Amino acid sequence: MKPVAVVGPTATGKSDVGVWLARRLGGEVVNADAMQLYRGMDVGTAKLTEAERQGVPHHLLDVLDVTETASVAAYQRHARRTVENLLAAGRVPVIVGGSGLYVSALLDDLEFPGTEPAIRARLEAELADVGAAVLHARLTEQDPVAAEAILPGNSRRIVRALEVIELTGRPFSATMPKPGPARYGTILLGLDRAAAELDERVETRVDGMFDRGLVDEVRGLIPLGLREGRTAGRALGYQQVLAALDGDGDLDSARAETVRATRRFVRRQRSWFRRDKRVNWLDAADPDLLDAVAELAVS
RNA sequence: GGCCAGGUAGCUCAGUUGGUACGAGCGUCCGCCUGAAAAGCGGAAGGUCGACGGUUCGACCCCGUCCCUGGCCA
Repeated sequence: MKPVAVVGPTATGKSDVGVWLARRLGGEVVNADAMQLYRGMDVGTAKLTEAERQGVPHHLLDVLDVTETASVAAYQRHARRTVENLLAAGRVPVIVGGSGLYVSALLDDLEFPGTEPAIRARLEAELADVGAAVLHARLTEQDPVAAEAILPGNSRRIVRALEVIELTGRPFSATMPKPGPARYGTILLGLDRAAAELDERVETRVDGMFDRGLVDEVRGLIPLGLREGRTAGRALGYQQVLAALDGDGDLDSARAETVRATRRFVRRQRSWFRRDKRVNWLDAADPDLLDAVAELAVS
């Protein structure tokens, strides 16, 4: 059978649908969520509990320490290997997650040129020194096409482009590949809800996280290096709680800010997945959702 | 009832010593995204400047009255 991917904005109910599908199809879940990769980040990432997983094996969950930097390229290697192993074992991979680039890395023909910490560090130091405009000007000389595609204020991407050029001696292709058929013949299901309804769900979800101990979770992760990690501490909720603990300690504001940031994130996720014509969109509020899911998943 | 402060974008507030609001942050909408992606970046739409009257060539800015909000005093 073909793998099924359940994608879409956060707080639509992807995880539960994933478990249901896995049970129904004799499959296992492969996480495609950048932050659920982290050990110890449970409440704030809405990670399914052991009980909620209902015995369905979940892969690529809890594989990173908070000090480790998440990486799409590494995710791509592990996720592809996991999916291939499952297929070889006759199990249906059910890919679940809202990290668009991760899903794409797994299912599209993305190739990530290497990275070199020394070069990266040097470019970043330079960035801090001379500013993004200067580096962007250099990029214009070395790779006009990439410079055209990368806005002058986007220092992150400018640095990476220069790194790749220096490392490979070739231009940095800054364009996402035109989406062909998904790898492994994967069927993509997109879950979404009416905007107002989803905004409301986001709010109750964030409230729930704070009520269920997000702040304690953050406190517990600080000694493990949450603050030092490059990516983990930027996660929604964690970022805001850290800032509150470091600053005025106003956790109510942190909660409100987390709601706002999560809504913004939902908008970004929509615009990422919306343009993928392979996605079969479903209304997560539809009472017959699971029937619709089942129908599409076995097609 | 009196005194004071204030009523400018959906919200919080800048601003113009009278010459068509360069407003800002947040929110909203839209878009981009190849080793940090729950990250990073860009664009757009929103204002009869509380109401009415007056002064003036011209008022959001000056004068008067009124309405509303907050505080203080009776």
